[in-house]
Amino acid sequence: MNRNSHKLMYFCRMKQQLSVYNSLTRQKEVFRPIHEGRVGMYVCGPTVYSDVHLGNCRTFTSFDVIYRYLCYLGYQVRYVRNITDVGHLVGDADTGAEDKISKKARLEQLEPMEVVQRYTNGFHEMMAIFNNRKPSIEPRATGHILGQIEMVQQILDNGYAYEKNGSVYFDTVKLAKEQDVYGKLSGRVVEELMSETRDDLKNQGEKNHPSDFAIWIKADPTHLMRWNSPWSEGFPGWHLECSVMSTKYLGKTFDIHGGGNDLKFPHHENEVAQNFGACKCAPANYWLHTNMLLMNGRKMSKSDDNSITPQELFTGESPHISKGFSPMSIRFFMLQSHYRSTLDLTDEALLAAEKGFKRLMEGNRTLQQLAHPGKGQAGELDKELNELIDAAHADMNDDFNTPKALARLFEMIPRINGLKGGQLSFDGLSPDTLNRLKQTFHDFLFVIFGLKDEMHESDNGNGAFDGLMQLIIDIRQEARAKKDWSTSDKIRDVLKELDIQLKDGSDGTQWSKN
RNA sequence: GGGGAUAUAGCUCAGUGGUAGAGCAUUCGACUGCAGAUCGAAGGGUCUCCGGUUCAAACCCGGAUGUCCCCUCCA
Repeated sequence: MNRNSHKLMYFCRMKQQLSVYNSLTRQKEVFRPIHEGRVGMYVCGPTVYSDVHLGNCRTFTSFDVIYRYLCYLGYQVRYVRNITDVGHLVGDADTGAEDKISKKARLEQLEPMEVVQRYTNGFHEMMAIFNNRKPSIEPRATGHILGQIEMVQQILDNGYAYEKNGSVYFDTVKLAKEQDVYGKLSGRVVEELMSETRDDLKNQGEKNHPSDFAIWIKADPTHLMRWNSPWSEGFPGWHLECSVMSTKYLGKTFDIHGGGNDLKFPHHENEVAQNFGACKCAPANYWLHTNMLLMNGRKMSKSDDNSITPQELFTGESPHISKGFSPMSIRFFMLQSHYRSTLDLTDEALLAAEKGFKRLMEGNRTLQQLAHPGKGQAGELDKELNELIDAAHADMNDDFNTPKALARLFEMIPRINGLKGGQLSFDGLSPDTLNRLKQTFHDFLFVIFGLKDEMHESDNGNGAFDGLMQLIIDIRQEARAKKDWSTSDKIRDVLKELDIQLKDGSDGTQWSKN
């Protein structure tokens, strides 16, 4: 796409203003990017120490739709989503905190980078399965150690950090005193944070204050991942990478920062602190947080036996579901709720979503095959459809309201089916509106929502299979012509067991794969 | 204990200061050899409870209760 077409699209689609809910101010705000026509967006990516969690898939799918919609509006978007491959600790101070990657490497006797590569690959594969677009830049923490050391030094130089025995800690007390920013994002009461008295936080080790956090950590002799620094041979604190990489690729202050809402505290709060400590400014103008995916009304938890992996969801090999579900059914299921709402995954809800998704895709196929006789005038139907199309766009401009926009599409489907079946006349519909409708369905389903028509996938490069199906249908048709119902029903029943459904209509028999 | 959310149809979710919506599920009719799909129609909710503001609240405010998230690792 060249510059001019970008500009054209920008002007065409910017008639309505986009509003987003900003976690920082707790209200919807009109979205105004720093540079007109361009958006910088940073989303916290996964820590690659294990297989990707289904909850991660929801978060990144939500941001994928946001990314897609911003692009659709004509913005030139730089989407940065990192890979955390160092610094994320697990465990507590008593038993000794350990880097997640290091721990996995130790347990499985692998190189840390082998762990990182394995789960990065798995993450990428899962993102592709869910049809999430790749980010513009996917930086890794270990690739930006020098930048992190520089930022630690900046924060030290500005007086917002202190060194203890080779580790460096961020001084949250000083920041809270001097800048009215600490605690704003997560809604913490700073006074309480500052007078933290919880018993289990007694063991503060080297920190001056419980809310202070490490930005550089001296490695103990057995630690596998370590780099030289002015303070010690060690590794960076978890929160630092995001401050460094977002600043490097998007600037000191950029447009959108996203992540799961469980990252609000401490991760994002500490990120804000670091940026103030280093640059004296806020990293992002708009903070977007996605809500959690639940299962059967509860948090997913392996220890509680209330958990399912994406793979189990696809294959159906889980006691929590009655069958497997396709990736696009699951993506559709996610789109049916708003990204800021919790979403409860249940077998019943997935079954409903699967059917709804199928209906939507069949509706689109029907629509794309409609041919206008050419004599329609703009009448009631025309008006209704145009209003629904406008409303769907307005819904997306209202903080990316995918469930509402989807409901609009569903309202149009009976009209589409009615036109095809002859119950509705083309008389009240102009050819332009029909074309607009086709374009809208295409754009929303595939460009914005990132869905794929999975039925058509099986067609790709598989003409032999299609031919075979046609042969079977022809044979069955001959039986039906002879009223040989037992043969015709047998064919239909056996195919059904193979998940292929036959549908007899006035214009012949159609088949679809579940 | 502290902070943040949420409570709407059987299920999963939208929504709104002024006769309650979507998908799926259910029922009936049309179509069909039957089924499916489709079309038409219907049933189903005192919008958690109690107060307050208002001519008017399910929607705003306060409280209660349930649930979820965070405060330790988390998307």
